[in-house]
Amino acid sequence: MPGGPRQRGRYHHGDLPSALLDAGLEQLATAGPAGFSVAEVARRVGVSTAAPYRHFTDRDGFLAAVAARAAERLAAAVAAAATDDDPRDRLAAAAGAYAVFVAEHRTGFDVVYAPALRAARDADLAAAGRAVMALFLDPAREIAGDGALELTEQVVALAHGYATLDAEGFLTADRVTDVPTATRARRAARALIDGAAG
Amino acid sequence: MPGGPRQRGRYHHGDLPSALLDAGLEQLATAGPAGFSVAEVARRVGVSTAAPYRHFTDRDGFLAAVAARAAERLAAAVAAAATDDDPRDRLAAAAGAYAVFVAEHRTGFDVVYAPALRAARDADLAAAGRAVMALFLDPAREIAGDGALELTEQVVALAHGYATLDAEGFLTADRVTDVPTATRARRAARALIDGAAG
DNA sequence: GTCTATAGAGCGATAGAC
DNA sequence: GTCTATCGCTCTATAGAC
Repeated sequence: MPGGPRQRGRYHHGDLPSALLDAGLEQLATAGPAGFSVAEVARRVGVSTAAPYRHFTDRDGFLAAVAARAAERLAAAVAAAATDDDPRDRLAAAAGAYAVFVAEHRTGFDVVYAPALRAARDADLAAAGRAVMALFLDPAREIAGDGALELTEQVVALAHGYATLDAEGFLTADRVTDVPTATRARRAARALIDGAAG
Repeated sequence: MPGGPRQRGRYHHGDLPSALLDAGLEQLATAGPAGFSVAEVARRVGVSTAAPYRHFTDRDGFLAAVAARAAERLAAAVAAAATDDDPRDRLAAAAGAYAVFVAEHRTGFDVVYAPALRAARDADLAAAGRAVMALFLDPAREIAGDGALELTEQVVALAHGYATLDAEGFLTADRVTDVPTATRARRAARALIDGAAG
């Protein structure tokens, strides 16, 4: 390897789009969607601030592509956790996994369905969004039938609330218990499901 | 009234700090805490971008003062809604009122307890935060006793999730029902409370 | 107490060299 | 396909006139 990588000087890259997406995930996780900066991502990768615009149309197009990748991972994380046979356990586990992933990666339904990103018309993002939604809707249908939409909304809101409050440091600030967020969110979801479905 | 107000030219003001706070509430509601801009608030009021710095130390100090005023109104809104004798109804009503207010004014526990604003050490903000919290904690104690903290966390997370998803347009996007957010959040909270407390 | 003016920074996006 | 360089914009915050 002659010459270290990530140097500030001249060089070019193997697969810049992929490297940009990877760095974009980190940037999204640390700065959130509002603070997401194309220039900062370019800096992380070690290319000029102009380079990303060769591969993505504009900031929102880039952010949509990053969000799509994040949403795919979110779907995978939720699917990996929601494996119980009992639909109530499965739905509750989905909520717990959602809360933790979204707190950590700052990409949930708020980002996936953000109006600004809808304009980007990213097919991957839309597909990933539907995939995540299905992981909540499917067990909700088994539990509540016609009331599945309402139950899904309730459980998603609960999980999203845990995610955002945790990301903001609210839940961990004056913590009394050391029960992890995933468990607390899952328990809360289970209580909600039991209370809603009787 | 000689000479219209809000002109771009020279003039001075009756009570600029109060006018800045009022405009700051609007700015916070529309742009959210991340997009909150001192310059934009000054423009709304019709003064120079330097004027606010005569009355507030810096951006975060100003934002903390605005958030304090918002939090006081949040406490009032929740208190006005949570009047039931039955503590379960009262807690659920608090959740519904919280969801609506926070969706509309973009000031909830995430802003009140934001690390960046803690540095401003605004006593009003801290007091308002405790006042809101008490409105959840008090009925939770009646319902759950030792489990009040856990129940409060669950209900607050649920209400906050409704608020953020509604603010992001997620709940209203492909709405099937026309039941208002306040009612849906309250119902969800009631189900959660019943499920948690048996 | 409010103004004008400005410094200094960051970002989005484009033009043109290589 | 990546670079350098740059424009135009917005923002925070300060200095000094009035």
